[in-house]
Amino acid sequence: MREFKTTSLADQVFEKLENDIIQGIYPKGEILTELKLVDRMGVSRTPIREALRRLEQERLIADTGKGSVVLGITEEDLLDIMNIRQRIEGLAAYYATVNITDEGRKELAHIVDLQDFYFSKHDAENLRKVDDQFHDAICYLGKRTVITDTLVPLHRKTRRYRKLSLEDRGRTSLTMKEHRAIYEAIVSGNAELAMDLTTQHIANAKEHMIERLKNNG
Amino acid sequence: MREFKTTSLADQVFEKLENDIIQGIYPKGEILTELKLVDRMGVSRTPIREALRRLEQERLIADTGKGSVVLGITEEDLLDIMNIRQRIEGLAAYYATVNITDEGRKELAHIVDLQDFYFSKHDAENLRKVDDQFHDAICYLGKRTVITDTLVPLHRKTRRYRKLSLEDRGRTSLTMKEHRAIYEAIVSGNAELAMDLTTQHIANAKEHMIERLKNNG
DNA sequence: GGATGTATAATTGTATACAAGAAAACAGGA
DNA sequence: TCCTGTTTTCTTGTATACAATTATACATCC
Repeated sequence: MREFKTTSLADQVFEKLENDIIQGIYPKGEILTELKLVDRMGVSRTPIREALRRLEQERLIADTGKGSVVLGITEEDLLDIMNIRQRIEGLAAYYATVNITDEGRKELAHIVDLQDFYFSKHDAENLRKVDDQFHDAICYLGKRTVITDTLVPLHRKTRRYRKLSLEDRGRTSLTMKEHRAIYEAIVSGNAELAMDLTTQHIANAKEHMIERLKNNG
Repeated sequence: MREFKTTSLADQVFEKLENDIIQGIYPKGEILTELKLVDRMGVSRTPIREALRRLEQERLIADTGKGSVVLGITEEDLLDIMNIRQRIEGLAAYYATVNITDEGRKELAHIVDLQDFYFSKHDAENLRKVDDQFHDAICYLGKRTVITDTLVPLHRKTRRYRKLSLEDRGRTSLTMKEHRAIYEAIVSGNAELAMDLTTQHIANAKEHMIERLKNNG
């Protein structure tokens, strides 16, 4: 979406494995060996190794010396992620407001419009993707790499949960109102408001998540 | 310090390059090619590549397609790092207090004692290392991997700045008082206090940093 | 002298070969 | 049957080989 270099095999393997682990396709505790993945993916060990090392750095897997064990995302992780986002993402929105360009304003406008569109279509999968784009865009538009690098991986890790959440129409309709309010604050240049609305939005999402996990546990 | 597996060549190359970049030995903008590093480090391309990929993920270098350009740490990065730490590190201290074990209490006690020792020796380099250990220990003792994984890389990135800061006796003596107060709160089980003291400690460090950068700029 | 096309260098991405260490399988003896 | 020592297999870490791409240098033509 943002990069135009042709993706290498290592990138492709990484993205596939990352998504499969986050989605729970590889259950926690499963052992992945390089050779098994070579067979399954049809590429050599070199790109497999590179992908595994990146997954390790994101702590989605851990090296055991004899294969990599899948760690996945725990409920504790989800809670910590939301606590961190609640404290940082407002900062991202602040910088997004300060540093946004006309092009960025258009991009963000497009994203919130797409959200309405997919909501009307009851398309939870695409809603999740656009939700990703919205929160990631706020990071990128702020142009502060440390903040972006902190938040974007956390967004990816909540992918599975958010997909579930966006199947709840009542909650989603609220989410979208909040997103639009944040969007308005950003494009109108009210950085403090954008920051506060974003913090509140994440706090709400966190509360909703806690409720949900409690009922399912 | 925490892991006991024999470090691979890739680990060694990574640690050396990471430190050299953070310390500014490789200036921003310098182009590192795999072959040059093979010559300089005396190992093959495989571990070099692995190290470069990790540095890329930490955004200390960026791939240009024809060598990797050194990015390093900007003053903007430093400010963002302190803003993030100010918002998160209290959380780490909270969990450290809640989850600490007797062994952890001993470890932390040892660290604060070492601090006094190196302070009395005017040993800024070791003071910096122990400062690292103190803040990293609070993360590890909390046993919340997402929080740890968020903060520890940020500690590493401020290594160079903190070394400078710890050469300032007045500031360092304050730092050490604050550390000891945090330590007391943690071992006495007062999680809320540990959290507040930590947040305040980072806020103070941030203010001190801003002052310092202003005077040098 | 300048532009252009070609050959050459440099650089990375990927695949594979080799070695070392650890675990598992297995054979033999009590 | 159970223990023990040995062999085999599995898995990784590292080095190297090969291919493709891109930049550079160079020669040739005008």
